[in-house]
Amino acid sequence: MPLPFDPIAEARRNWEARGWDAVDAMTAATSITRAHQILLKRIDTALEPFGLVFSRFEALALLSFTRTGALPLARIGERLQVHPTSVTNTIDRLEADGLVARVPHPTDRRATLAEITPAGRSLVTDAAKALAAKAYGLEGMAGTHLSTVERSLRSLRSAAGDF
Amino acid sequence: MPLPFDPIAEARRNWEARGWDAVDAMTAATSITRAHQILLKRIDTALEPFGLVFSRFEALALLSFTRTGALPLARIGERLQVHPTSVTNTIDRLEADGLVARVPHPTDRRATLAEITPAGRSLVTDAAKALAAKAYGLEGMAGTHLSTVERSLRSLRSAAGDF
DNA sequence: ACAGATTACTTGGACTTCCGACTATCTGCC
DNA sequence: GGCAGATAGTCGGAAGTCCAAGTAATCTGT
Repeated sequence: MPLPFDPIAEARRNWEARGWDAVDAMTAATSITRAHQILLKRIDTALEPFGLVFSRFEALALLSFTRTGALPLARIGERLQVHPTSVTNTIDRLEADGLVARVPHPTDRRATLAEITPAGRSLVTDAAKALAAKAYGLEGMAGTHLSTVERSLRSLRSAAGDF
Repeated sequence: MPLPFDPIAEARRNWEARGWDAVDAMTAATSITRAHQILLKRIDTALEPFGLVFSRFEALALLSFTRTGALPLARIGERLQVHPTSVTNTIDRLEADGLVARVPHPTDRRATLAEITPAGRSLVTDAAKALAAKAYGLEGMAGTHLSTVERSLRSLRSAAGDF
């Protein structure tokens, strides 16, 4: 049941009435937070029939793109921008489902490779189709807004040291 | 240590090479996810000296805006767009810190009001200042991008039934 | 050659969020 | 009146994320 008003616009009015600063940043930050929440739920719903969640799907997709289908866990964490612990957890689950296998690194005995299995490859292809059919959770957003958002957020990611 | 390339641009190339659909939506969704992650960490870091996290700060701010300084938990959940159990958890913590108090609803015996205390009021004011000084975690984003993002995401929130 | 710094991964713990289920209370309608 | 259905809040459990710390292996500089 929708509210009879936009809660973020309402927050903006309150902030301004109080004379609090950085109102534009506040509304942008709140919008991003809420958008993320909507997105994550929709994406996970679309992936649920495949037994995946977004983070596992992303890892699987990344592996499927590599030439050998394998990557050290640390490299996965870098590319997906998540904590090493989260990678361990993600790969644990994928491995339990037979979608990836842990393989020792050929030359560096510290490292472990995650290698996508044929089952993983097949599943990630189907899941990507299902996700695309749901517009990656962004149904309801005009096409022009998609690229606008990406462009606007790029400066934030860059400033955060992502690349 | 930054990557030598933008991981999202790289993902886009891979998606396109595979002929997967909805590439713009994928990059937008990934950007939002990553932006949220950056944001949340920065905001929580700024709030850490106050013993708050973003969700608790939001609840406190909301209460401080009301005429009586009190709101039923269900109303808080609606406005902040979070699950009832999350509200319970948030208020539990705020109450343990003496920032809000649970008060029985005057006419509806099912409902409980969360009422902000003087300590809560004082803390939220200071915390808002600290957050504004850090641009709500959005330092590095051009001012024009702030409103662009908010505007672009509004259609998503609206389509999701927020308002 | 080798001690110290760095890197790779895992474990254990704290936190937050959601869902399902449950109790208590209110509301609408016959 | 009184019962069915909706609403308010809480509890227990599952999942995901991060941090701190620990083990193992590799790299670096003298």
